[in-house]
Amino acid sequence: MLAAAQRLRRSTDFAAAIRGGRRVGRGTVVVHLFVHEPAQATTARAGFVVSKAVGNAVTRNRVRRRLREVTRDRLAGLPAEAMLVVRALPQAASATYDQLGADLDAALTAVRRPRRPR
RNA sequence: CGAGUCGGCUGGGCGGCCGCGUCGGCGCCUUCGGGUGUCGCCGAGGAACGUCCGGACUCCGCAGAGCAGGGUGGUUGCUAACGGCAACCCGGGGCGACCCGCGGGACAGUGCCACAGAAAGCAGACCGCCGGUGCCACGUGUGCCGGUAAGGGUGAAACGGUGAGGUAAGAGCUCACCAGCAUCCCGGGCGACCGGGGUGGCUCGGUAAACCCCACCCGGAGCAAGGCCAAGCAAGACCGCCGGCCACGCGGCCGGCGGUCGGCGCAGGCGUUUGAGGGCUGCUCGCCCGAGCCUGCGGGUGGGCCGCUAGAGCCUGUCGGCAACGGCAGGCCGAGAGGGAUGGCCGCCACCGAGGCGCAAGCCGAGGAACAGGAUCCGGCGUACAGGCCGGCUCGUCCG
RNA sequence: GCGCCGCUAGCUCAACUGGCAGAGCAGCGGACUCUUAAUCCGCGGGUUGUAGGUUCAAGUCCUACGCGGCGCA
Repeated sequence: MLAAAQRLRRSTDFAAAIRGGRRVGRGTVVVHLFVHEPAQATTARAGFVVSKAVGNAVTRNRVRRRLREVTRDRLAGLPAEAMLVVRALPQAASATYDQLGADLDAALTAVRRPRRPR
C-alpha cells in the first residue's frame, strides 16, 4: 500500500498530471506521468482512476487496491518530482495481480523513454 | 425411505511476511495549522445494495377557516412510527401440512361495457309461441290488434335455478327444494364475523388498480440539514463559440468573445403611519409582520472545527403474552473516514470436486468457493446470493 | 441526499380517454433497364424490457424488478 503522502488526492493534482504529462496505454492500464512538479516535492506521488465502466463498487475497490500495491514497488524508481496517474481499463476487472504488474511495468518503461531524444 | 411444506442459523478457520485507516501513548521537528517515527487498541454486511416506506435529528414555518393535493384500506393487537409485523376473519387454491389476496362502498351520484346481439341496465322484444281479426294470386301466403318470454341465436356477462301444478300460449302466477337480497330475534366473539330461527317481496349485472364517496393519516426541506471560526473584494469556478500552435489515438496549450453562479461593493429607482415588500411553503378569505425592496454594473471565497456516533443498541437469563412484542435483572462497547482505510504474497486445516489408483474399505487429486463495501443514524420492505447446518409439520410406502 | 423520464419490427418513431399493434427507412422477391441507381408492385418480420395482478379484454391501469438516461442541492 501507499502512504498518504505518496497519494494524489486533489482534483487539481489529477488535472495537472493528466494535462501536463505523457500518456501511454498498455493492456489493462493507461499511465500519465508528469515530472515537472514544483521544487517542494519530497517524494514521487501516484493517483488512481477507476471508472464505473470497470465494474461495481467491490470490483473497483479491488482493482484500485491491487494497483496501489503494484505501484508501491515501482514508485521508488521514479524521481521525486514525479506525478503518476494510473487509469484502469475495463479489462483490469478480470486481470490477475501479476498481469497488472506486467502491464504497469511495460507502460512505465514506455512513458519514461523519450519519444524524440534531444 | 421417498415426496413436500414452513421456519431459524451460518456466510470459512488458524498462522507467517510486507503494507493501509481512525484514535491514544511516547520521541523528534514545527511557520503552532500540523508533520513524522514508533508502540498499542480497534477497523464493513446479511443484505452495508436498491432507495419503496416510516421515524430520530436539524433548520425554516406555525391566529384561524375553507378549498385543493398526497397516502392508506377486513378486524384486533404490536410499535417511536409505518404502506411493516403477529394472530384471527372472509374469499380462492391444494388430499394435506400450507399457500395466495391494494380484502371499505356499485340502491350518493357520474362515466364505460368494443365486436356480436332485438336489447348491455331500464326497461324493452329480433326470430318465435298463442288468441282475435282483415285481404287475396287460397298458400308452408300476407297485414293489423292484443297476450307472452318457455324455446332459438349473440356475448365475458341477458333480469334467479331445478321439478311439479297451471294456461290459448306462457310467466314466482302458485307450490316444494336450493341460491341470493332486505329486515327482525336468539346465542357465541373485544371485533371482523360465525351458528340458529322467523318474516317479506319473489330477485336487483360488472367495473372504484375509471371519476368518485366514506373512514383514518400527512407542514416544508434535508447532515451538501445546521452551527462556529478563519481568510477575503482580488480577477474566480463552470459552460459554449471562434482563432492559432502542438500532437494526430480520443486530446493538450495559448488568446479572444459570450453566458450562468457569485454571502461583498458601487450606482439608480420605489418606499418607511398615503405601507415598498413579505409571511401563513399550492390557492382563496382573513389575519399578521413590516423598513427595507427591486434593477443594473463590477465581482471575492469554496478552507478548518463541530454535528459524528452510547443507540427505539447488543448478549444472556427470567416473567407476561398463542404470537408480533413488552417488563425486569446482569453483562458488553462494536468503524467514524471526508475522494474515502480491510490489500498483496504464501502455508496448513475444513468444504465441494473433473479425473486417476484399488477386488473392496479406501487413497491421491488438477481446480473451485456466491451476492456484494459503510459516508448522519435507526425500524421495515424489496431485490441478489456458492454452499453448509438445525428444527417443526404434512402426504405416501414399508416394518414393528 | 432529493425527484424525474424512457424501454414497441434490424433502426427511428406512432397507437386519442383500455377494444384485432402500425408508418418510414432497411431486408427479401418481382417489374422496368444492356447493367446499376432511382421508380413501381408484392412479401416477411413483434413473448410491446421482465414477472405478477385488476378487468370479459392490458402496449395502455396497479405492484415489484432490470436496463438506459436526465435534473437540483
